[in-house]
Amino acid sequence: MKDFDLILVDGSGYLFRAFHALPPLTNHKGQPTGAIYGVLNMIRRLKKMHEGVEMIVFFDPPGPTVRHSIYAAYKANRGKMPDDLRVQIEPLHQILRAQGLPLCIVPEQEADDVIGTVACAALAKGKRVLISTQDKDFAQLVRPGITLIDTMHSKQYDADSVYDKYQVPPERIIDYLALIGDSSDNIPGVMKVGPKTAVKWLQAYGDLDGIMQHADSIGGKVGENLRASLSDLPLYRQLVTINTDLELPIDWQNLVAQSQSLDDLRDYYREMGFRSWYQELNQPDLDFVKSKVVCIDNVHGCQDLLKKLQSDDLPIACSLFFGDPLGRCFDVKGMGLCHDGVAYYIPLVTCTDHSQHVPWKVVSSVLKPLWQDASKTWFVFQLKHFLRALSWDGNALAGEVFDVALLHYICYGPGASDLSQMAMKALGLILPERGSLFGKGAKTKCVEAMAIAELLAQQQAEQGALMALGLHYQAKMAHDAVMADIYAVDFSLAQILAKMEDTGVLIDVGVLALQAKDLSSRIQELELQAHALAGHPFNLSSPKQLQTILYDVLHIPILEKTPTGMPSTSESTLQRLSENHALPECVLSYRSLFKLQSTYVEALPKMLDDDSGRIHSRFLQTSTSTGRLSSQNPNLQNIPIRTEEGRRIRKAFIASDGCVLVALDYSQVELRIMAHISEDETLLRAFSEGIDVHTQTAADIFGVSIDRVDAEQRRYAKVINFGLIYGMSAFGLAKQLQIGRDEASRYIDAYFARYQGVARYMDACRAQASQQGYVETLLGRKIFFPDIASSQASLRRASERAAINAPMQGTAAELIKLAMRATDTCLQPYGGRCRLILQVHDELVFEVPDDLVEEVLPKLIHAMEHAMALAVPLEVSSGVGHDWGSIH
DNA sequence: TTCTCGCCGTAC
DNA sequence: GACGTACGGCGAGAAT
Repeated sequence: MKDFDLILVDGSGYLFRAFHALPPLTNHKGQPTGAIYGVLNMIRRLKKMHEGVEMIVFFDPPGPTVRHSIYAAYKANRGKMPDDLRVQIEPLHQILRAQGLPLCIVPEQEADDVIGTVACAALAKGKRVLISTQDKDFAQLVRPGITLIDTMHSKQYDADSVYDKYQVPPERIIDYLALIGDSSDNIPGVMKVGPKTAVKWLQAYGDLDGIMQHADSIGGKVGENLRASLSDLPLYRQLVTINTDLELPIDWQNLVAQSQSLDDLRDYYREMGFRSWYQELNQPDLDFVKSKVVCIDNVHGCQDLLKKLQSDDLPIACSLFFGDPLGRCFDVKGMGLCHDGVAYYIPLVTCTDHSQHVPWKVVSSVLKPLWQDASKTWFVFQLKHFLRALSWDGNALAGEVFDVALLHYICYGPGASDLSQMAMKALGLILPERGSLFGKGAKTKCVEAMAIAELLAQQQAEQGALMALGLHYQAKMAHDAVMADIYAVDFSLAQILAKMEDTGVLIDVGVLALQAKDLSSRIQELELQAHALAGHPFNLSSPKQLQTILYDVLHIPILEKTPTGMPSTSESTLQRLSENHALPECVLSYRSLFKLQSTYVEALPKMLDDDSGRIHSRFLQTSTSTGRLSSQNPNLQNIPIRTEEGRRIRKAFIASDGCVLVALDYSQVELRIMAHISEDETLLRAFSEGIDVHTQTAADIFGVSIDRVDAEQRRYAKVINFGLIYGMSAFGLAKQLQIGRDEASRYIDAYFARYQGVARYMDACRAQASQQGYVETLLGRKIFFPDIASSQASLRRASERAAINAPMQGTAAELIKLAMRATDTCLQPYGGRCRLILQVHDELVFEVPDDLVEEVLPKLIHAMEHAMALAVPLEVSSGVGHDWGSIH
């Protein structure tokens, strides 16, 4: 039988006391965590002591309360809350919420009064209430059915123990406190009256009213003090009285425990560095793997495995291990599987010192019936890599495939790079660290032998985790139609990307070699010139050295600083400085050429695949927060185009013999999406009627008719349109356009006055992000903003800007993914003769045989323009050329 | 010697 | 502090 029906926790009170009483604790980032730990620990003990009893945790609201308006000096002596305490409040709230505990924070009301009100209301409903607090004021609430507990000291108070402690009964505590005052609340009480005198008077005269009536008969200095306080005592009494009859905006009976959010709790505990609690969170067993891992090192073993895997329709977890993850060709080093409670590992060519091994080609051909079996369910990790390895022998997966990496990305965004991190995040599984014995110095023979054992142990865990994650996501997706839709897009994209990466893009190294020569001589000239201007040689590629010369030696005024407070030498800064001195302009020229030389002209040939003369970049599908792709080794999504010299590099991207490159790109795709999402009438109309959107904006901002907009006005409008997509402020606009902030403000105001739908949309984004922590794209992909509620304003603002941009950027990413799918379908009939070779966010580049261009181009345009149905038309512009540079 | 971080610059 | 999303090269200083 429980002793209580409801526990009310004075969260704010404990937070303050924990902060001052406990040693300051910090996490790995140096953020203070001690008070959070103290309060959580206390609540934990309380929960344990009274298992199964409903609990509500109360906190003071931010800002002043009604008590401050009654008595201006209330708590005035407390001063500003220390930063180290303030920053612990929000995380504490979040953790308590994640624990499923109901929080109660009432605007403008002290937690004390809310607790008093709820306690009495609950008592009236026949509940036995326990108030957990360290504040002696609460003694006034004690009565049959209301008990206090000081959890820090494990002391419980009923009416008798209150009397024992204070020598007054609970119902006289208010009078007692009014007399002695409360220094922590800045209530003075009667001067020179402490507990002893107060008790004596209360015993003599009954209560405060009695004492006040007999004030004249009390002699001495204290008597005088009492008479001096007579007019204030009613106020003191009011202040020390805990209200029990507030009109609460919420029904306390609705404040009941929710289920814990394990995902969030894990994150919080890890973030805070509460290790033991972290580990205590559920540790599901890896009982997907019951026996020791089976190592298969010959063809017979593979054939047996095939039979086993074919014998039922249980799902199969399967992952491949690659040697050089950055290499051009696929070097499969091992294959792990998990099926029916058994994990397998197949070491492949050059894996370890294993004397026997099976070549990947053999494994993949033995298992071919499995790849082709449409009834199989696969759990894989990084489908795109898997498919590329299979496609070596023309294989593909026919069954239903769940890519755990893609699914994790859809649920949690980027961030996790390996299976271990995903298992941790989604399931709370802690996998053994990968290959700790493969570390540098440890290369003795003994270790080599152990390495295999360790590898197998690793496989046991990894394959089990892959199976566990696969089952987890399979179940999750079955109940989540939005997730299934998004996965369908990303899944088909993986196959398209696998093909695209395999295809690669042909490079004319001669073009680059010629440019390299040109550039190096010009770079050398500029270097000499810069040294002369500076007075001595220095490294032009070192911002630090340049900084010294500009600001310390030449004493050019510092206009801008980097985020770390150092004087900036960025392009925009140097441009402004070029009026003061000739050196900045020289450096700018050097930088632009050196950038081209080092990042592109010299780097691209290094990435060539010797066999094909083509570059096979990686297009990463799970690396961006918004759902865009990214490109690596090399990055083909930032090949220069804006300057003449830069465009020369694009000329090195060529079509193979008998083919041309066909580039198609969406015009103003993000603005169109903004029009669609925001439903802004002006924007919708401009796009629907085919009006140039920047001209339209210029007309609206400058208040002229469309045919009177001049080039400069249109340029301004263009900057504003782009800036808006990124959440730019008046400050940023002013900087960008080199105009005054007032002028920039006027433009922005004029814009929002005309485009009210856009204004509403942006407010909605901010609100959604801060309320639920994420925003959504058109298909429903969630994009999270962990810093949206940060106590640091700069982080919060940055998150707000990102939240404005994310739906547009993310929806644009979905559009082009759908377009890739649509164009892939429409190219199917040509049997691989027309190939997608690049995606650059709003542009697709295909390699098409000369004789097919005329036929295929309109189909591609149509596929792209109808990839997604929006409230505005999509417009695709296209170009054809022998090389990428001569298309645009 | 290698690794990490800050700065800078390219793209959309 | 002030414009979103990426990747990569270089220098400088720390870790090894």
